[in-house]
Amino acid sequence: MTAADNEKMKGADRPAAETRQQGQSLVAETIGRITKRIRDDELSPGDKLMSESALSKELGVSRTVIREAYRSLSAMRILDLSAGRAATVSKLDHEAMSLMIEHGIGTEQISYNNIFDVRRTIESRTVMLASLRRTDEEAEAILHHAKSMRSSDILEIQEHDLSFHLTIAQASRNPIFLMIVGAFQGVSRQIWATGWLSREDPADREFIVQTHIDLACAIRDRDTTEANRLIDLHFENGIKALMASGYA
Amino acid sequence: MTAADNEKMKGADRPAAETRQQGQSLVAETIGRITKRIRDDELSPGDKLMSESALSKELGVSRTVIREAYRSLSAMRILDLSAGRAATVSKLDHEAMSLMIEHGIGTEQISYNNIFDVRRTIESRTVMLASLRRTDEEAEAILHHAKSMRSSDILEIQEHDLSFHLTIAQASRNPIFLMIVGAFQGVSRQIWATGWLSREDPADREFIVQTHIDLACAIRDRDTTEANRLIDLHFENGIKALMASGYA
DNA sequence: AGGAGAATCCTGTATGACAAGTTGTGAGAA
DNA sequence: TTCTCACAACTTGTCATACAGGATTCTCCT
Repeated sequence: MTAADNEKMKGADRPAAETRQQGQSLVAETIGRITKRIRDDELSPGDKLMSESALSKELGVSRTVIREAYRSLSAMRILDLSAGRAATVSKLDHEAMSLMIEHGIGTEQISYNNIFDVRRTIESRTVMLASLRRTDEEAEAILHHAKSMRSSDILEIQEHDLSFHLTIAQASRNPIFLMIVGAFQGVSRQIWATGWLSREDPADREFIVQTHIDLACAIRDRDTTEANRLIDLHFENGIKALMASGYA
Repeated sequence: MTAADNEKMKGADRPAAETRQQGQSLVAETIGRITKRIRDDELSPGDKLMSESALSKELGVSRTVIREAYRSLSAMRILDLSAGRAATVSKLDHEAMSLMIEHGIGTEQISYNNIFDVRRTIESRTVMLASLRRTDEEAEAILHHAKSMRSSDILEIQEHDLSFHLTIAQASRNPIFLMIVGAFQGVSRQIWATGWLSREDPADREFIVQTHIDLACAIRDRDTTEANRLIDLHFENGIKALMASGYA
């Protein structure tokens, strides 16, 4: 028994009872120990962790285990890894959640409708908060993205649309909203064009762009009521497009 | 150069250009290939993947790389790993997001206030959806959890409170809401008692429990208006407790 | 036919090795 | 003295190999 042998030989160096739960693998246990250490040492984003070999000696496990633990934490964007450099504590980021959502879509556990509903719920709140908390720079950026949607390049329209919503989420000053809205961007990119092209009438498209611009102005003017009205309008319109394009 | 050597020797077996991006590590590339395969093969939760050695041969990388890729996907709860058995596609689950949120709290990138606001925003929607979509079993379970909060055991009250909200999220029939609400449970557990104990007057506590029961009944009776009113009441009350206990 | 046990496959962990990237140092140049 | 650059030391990325123990399958005996 490898595990038992190890326990016997290095028991003293390895206070397993601290975090270990029955049936957990060494890697799972090690992940717990590392995150506990990050909390206990009050590390902040950018702070360095021990090298793999040092930690491996200290915890009394092989470098393999440390590596897999580090990799796991890196997958969840809790650590940043890069060749030759020490692992660092990571800034909050939506990449991991993006992958989870995309997996949910790919395996049909999540529908586009689900995402649309979450976006609507959350963005109703972010526009309100953004109206109250936005900086001048953010207000300007939001308006810029809205105006830039008057373009002939579909891809450019799309990216400004996405950035528009993301910047609003950022202006809400709540990193969780930002993370969630960001997590949906990848999936949105996959269907955005379909939605846009389903609006065949140029007037419809113009209406959408104008709604974005008006919303940007409402946020700039700190008019929460108007901002709320407009975001509802925007998503009401979005529902139609979603149905027209067959995703709902 | 290991990578180049490899490219030269096994180039034919390894269509790297397909998913590889400049500067990406082999593991990152492999993760992309695996998720792509899950999508392309339209695998569903529970379906098995190739063994590590088989995949390692097929992709022309070492088992180490495959293992680290599998581990990463397992950390994001995209795969399930367990000793001796093949990796399987995982059901959507909130564990990974839980860890991310806890990390955010631990590194002070997220505040309890942030979580409270997200919960309030989302649960305003879930109670509405739950009123419309709940099954009879769910309505019963929600009411049961609410009633069980009339207990003298604090831990029991807490767990029923958490389950109450989680079951409502489940009844909303939107797995993303369920995931987000679930992700907050771990953090909530860390501060729940403080909030409860800040309500010193027994009448305050009774009020909370009664609100939960009334809400459960509103959901059971499909009374969306009343459900909305009550969840707002609940979170209004929660704000006070959050401030009283010094978390806000 | 059915069940116990063996053979086999697979994962979990350890070890050692080396390439490639990063960082710090110190010698030499300006 | 200070700046620069090359080199040394360290760190991560990947590979190969080994083996213990869990899971599954197959076989053989009853």
